Amino acid sequence: MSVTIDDIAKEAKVSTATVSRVINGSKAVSPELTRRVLEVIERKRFKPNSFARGLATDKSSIIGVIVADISNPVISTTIKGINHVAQQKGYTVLVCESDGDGRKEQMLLERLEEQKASGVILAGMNVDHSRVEKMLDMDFPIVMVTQQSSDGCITINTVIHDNIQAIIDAVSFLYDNGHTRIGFICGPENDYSSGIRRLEGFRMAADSLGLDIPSSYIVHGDFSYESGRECMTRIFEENTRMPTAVLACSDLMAAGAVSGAASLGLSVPQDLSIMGFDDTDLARYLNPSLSTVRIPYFEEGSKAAEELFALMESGEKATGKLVFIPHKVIRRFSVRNIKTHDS
Amino acid sequence: MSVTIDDIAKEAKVSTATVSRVINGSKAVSPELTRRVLEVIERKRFKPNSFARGLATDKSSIIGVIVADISNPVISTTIKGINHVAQQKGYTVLVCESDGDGRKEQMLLERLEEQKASGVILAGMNVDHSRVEKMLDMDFPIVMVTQQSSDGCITINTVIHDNIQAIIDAVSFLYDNGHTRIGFICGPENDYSSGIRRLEGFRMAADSLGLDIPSSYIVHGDFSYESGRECMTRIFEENTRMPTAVLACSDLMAAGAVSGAASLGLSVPQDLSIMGFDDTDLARYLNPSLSTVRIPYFEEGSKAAEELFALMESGEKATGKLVFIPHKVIRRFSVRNIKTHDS
DNA sequence: CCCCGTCATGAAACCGCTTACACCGTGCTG
DNA sequence: CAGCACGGTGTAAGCGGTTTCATGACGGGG
Repeated sequence: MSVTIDDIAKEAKVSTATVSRVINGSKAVSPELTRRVLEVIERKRFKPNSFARGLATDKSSIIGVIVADISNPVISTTIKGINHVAQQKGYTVLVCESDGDGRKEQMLLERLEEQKASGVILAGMNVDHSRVEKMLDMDFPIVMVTQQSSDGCITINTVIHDNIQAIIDAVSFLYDNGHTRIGFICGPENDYSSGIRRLEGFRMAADSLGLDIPSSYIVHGDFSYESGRECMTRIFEENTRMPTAVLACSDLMAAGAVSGAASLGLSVPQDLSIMGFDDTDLARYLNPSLSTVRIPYFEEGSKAAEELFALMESGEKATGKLVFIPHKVIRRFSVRNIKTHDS
Repeated sequence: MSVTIDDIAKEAKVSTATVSRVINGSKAVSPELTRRVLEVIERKRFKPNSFARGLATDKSSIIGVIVADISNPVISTTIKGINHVAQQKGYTVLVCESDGDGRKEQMLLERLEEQKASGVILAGMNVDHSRVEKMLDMDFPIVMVTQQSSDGCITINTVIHDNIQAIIDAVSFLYDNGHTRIGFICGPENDYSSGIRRLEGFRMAADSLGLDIPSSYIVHGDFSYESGRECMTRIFEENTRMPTAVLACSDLMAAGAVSGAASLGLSVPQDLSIMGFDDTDLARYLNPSLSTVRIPYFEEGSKAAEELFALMESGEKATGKLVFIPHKVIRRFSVRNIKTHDS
């Protein structure tokens, strides 16, 4: 069918071993032969058969990425980051969607094992401890990104932003703009990973700034636009004294909150300030544009890939390393300064 | 290392050929042996090595998808559709990003050839005729989705929506709502595929409805939010008599147009109606929510995958088949009916 | 009763590449 | 000058499946 290493060897009058060595640079070959072989390879457009190579080396140039939902902008940005460095290294990225289904996720891991993936990145996946244990049995190193294992005990290498500090910074930003009554729309209650940390950050910030936050100011959404709307309504209904600002745990929920506020007759930011999280494109598209916390997901993705390659090279499955990517508060128009201005 | 077909054969006291036959159901095996083999496979958790299999059959269970930008919601939705049917068929999807760079795209195609992909889908890629020719030389069948080859002459199988009719329907919708002065924000001038068709649809609709559209009503954007804003400004500056409605070729540009209109002191839909295209989530998130044309990208993706599998099974590289997926006009709040209402 | 076709099975070749090992020539050391 | 280390090269043995082909058992028709 297509041109093989034997064809090249014959044409260049050398052995297949030499051709292989030239391709992989695995051992010294004389300049003369190298030149001859390369010339023939070029001329015949030889591409080594990746199956044969994989069979012989038991390694592929594939790294797998498992995500819950590929059309989530946070995730797709992360994937772009991963892709970026993988492509540079000559690796191909296999993106698999689990739809958040644990069984499917297990299936995908097994399939990646069959494909002899050289490494796997779990992007934005909620994974608990018992799962982590099993994963370390896989043939490849794994790193998590954008979400960390739910229990504190770190075994899998992880690249993530500092959820606690990010929320503290967001609350401080609101506080600096004169807000002391601050509502919080967090993630689902069963999100034991980033959700619990962000809530912790919120509590810490409230404490250290001396804010008095009634429990009815804190509500749980599920990261969707619709839940953002609902949460806004709930805050409105359950409080006679409304917060002056609401911090949501994602831009999408913040968008829902803005819309919910509008339905309640509140306009943003005149009557209510709203702040998002992530700094997805949506934050810029909305009117008013969202103040938010920028999480550099592209960088998280590329850093995760780099960590994975480091593991692959060292041959270790996991070192427990934890890398934080710095975030940044972004000021836009959904938050009003109520300290200096007139009401 | 891991358990091989030989282990199974030995344990079940049969030959490797028999095990292989059981796995693939390629030839009759007695019930007795089948049972024994399956039992051992199950017990030892045997997974055939995909390299060895690929090497022997010269086929992989991978299909490739090449896209320009994975975080474009239109594209990621299409990918989800592809994934859906591929997963059912036991295939894995390799998503590759070309960043719209033709050279990179060529590289990716070659890499997919190396990986012996069984088929490839080009999602939303702008491809001209000379490229198409070369692609048909590849080892695998190719289908295009969401975008068709730029010249009329169809060779590659394609799954797409009817761009001409979709725009005609959108214009008709605006017309039915009393609009006769309609602006059009189209794609880049060098988009010879969907762009040219949409413009054609716009002209056809204008003609058949007897609308008088000055050329300054038609401007070219690049599908970005920012270009939507600019286009809006341009329409405003170049016309003393403004259109009453503007149709944009993507929700994103429509969002930019809304924002641009706001900057010009025009509020939507009171002073100006704006209509989008695609029906991405963004259309619902905006305020006012966008009237738009829903293109079922998930369905396009899954249909494209089905077409690809059909080609793979028939063994043909291309049949020139063209499949249209029906669209639908969605009414929301960015378009006002100026026929029945007061001014 | 014999011949032949059919079916189930196993032995072994093969897919294309990597790599352990053998081999050879060269230059250096003792 | 013998012996040895070493760099460059080729031979061939895998890697783990699939598949061709040979073999043997069995059943039915003449």
